[in-house]
Amino acid sequence: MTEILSDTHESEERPLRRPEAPASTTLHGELVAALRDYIVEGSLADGARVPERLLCERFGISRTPLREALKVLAAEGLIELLPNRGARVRVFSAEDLHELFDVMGGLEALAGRLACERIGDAEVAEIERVHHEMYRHYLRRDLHGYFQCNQEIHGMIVAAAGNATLRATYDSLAGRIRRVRYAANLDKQRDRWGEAMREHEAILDALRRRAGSELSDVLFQHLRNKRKAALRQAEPAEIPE
Amino acid sequence: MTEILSDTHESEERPLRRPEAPASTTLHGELVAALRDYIVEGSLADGARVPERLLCERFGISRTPLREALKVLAAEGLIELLPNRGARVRVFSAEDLHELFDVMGGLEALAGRLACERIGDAEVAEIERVHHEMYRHYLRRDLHGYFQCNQEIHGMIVAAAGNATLRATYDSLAGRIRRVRYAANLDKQRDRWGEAMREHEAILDALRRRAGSELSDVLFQHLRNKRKAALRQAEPAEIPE
DNA sequence: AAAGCAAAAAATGAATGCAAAATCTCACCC
DNA sequence: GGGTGAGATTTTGCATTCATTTTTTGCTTT
Repeated sequence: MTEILSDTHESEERPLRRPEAPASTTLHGELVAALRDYIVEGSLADGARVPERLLCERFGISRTPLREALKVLAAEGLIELLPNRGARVRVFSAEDLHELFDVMGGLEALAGRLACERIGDAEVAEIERVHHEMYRHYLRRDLHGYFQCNQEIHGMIVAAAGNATLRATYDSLAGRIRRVRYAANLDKQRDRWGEAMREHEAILDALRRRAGSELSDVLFQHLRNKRKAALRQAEPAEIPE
Repeated sequence: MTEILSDTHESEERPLRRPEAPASTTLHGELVAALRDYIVEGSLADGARVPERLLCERFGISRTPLREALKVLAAEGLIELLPNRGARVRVFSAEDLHELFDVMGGLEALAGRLACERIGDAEVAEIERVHHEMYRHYLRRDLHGYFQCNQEIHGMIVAAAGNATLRATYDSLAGRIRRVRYAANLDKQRDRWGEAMREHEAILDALRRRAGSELSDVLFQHLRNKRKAALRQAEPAEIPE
């Protein structure tokens, strides 16, 4: 075994212990989060083997907690576990992404419906504020800023639904496409930009009127169009690093 | 260990590349399924500790794969993992169930919408068949038969959506309420029965017309009413075994 | 006698060890 | 020269072991 640089000189040091957050002090839990980020952010190639030993050294832990984390990530759908053949970064086919976008659309449609039932004027105003900020980015052709506001608005709608189960489900699925989203959305979508902006107007309009069912429809269609734009060019292209 | 026949001197057996069959070699995977059933079917009380050692003996395995399975089940939301305090069967509060029903409603709404896009007449006819069977159960006041048909119809709609990601998400969440559903739905819901039957008529009607958006609304409302009926009496009652 | 504290016992979390399977290497045979 | 197969190496899956942490139990003190 190669020597690992382990600075365990001061044996009485608190190991990652935070007096503020005793619930999240699960080494395993943090490991899952760390690994998830590691994979989502593309540190491993599509379909690549997940090297247990390497990651053990990378994170300074033994195989047991790592394998537990891999099981969880497999349950989340980020990796695949092949019997006796190790873990691989899951490759999302065009069909997978197709499905994923639809489910995200369904969840956002639900979020919009629920949000209309309980959202207050202040929250609507807050979303409007971000919407207008997004519009300014649109006018300036600042795609990055636009996209960030866009994400924020959708996140705010999900948050306004006030449903933690929905939030968790949404986040879990969002994690799967984040890998793709990095590369997919920032280039060729300029022609759809105006259309998306109009759709966002409709979203806000339905939200203002608390028209839940209508907002549900608009959001689902919005995601559909987003999917069309995203998958049109995600298919042939490879993810650049 | 047991003796293995390793006399491959002359019999040139093909190494059986990938006959597509032996995917069940995952002891761990089967363990997850077994444990999930074990918990879902109520073999452990609400909020009870999940006794590691006992289950190890129960399934004849060591703690390592069991703990991996527990991590997965925790990710699925069936149990809770408290740091240094073991696993507990997750207790679903009224609020949790409230949320869960809404998300299920959103997913069914999505399923209905997608189903309308791709379902064929034959499949609609098949759903109609089960619907009429359900109606016969309704006329006979056969609550059990009715409920089974009911479940089947909802399952068929999800299947007709043709979206594996949706199916997996739906099943995962359904697993959480199955524990509750066992006890919650079979008794006091008789007063809602007629209403539910009418809603199912509307569901089928919208499906026949392939009115996706409308079916989406009807399904969500249907789940909402189901929730109201289920939670009205699930709150005070305890789960009988 | 009840409350509090300390030590034992049990359980949890992680590391290591070990057998089986898969992968790789390379000499061998056609 | 190319395919083949036996052995070596790596990797995977699970069991066992070890160090903490929690919980229980019994004893002491007021």
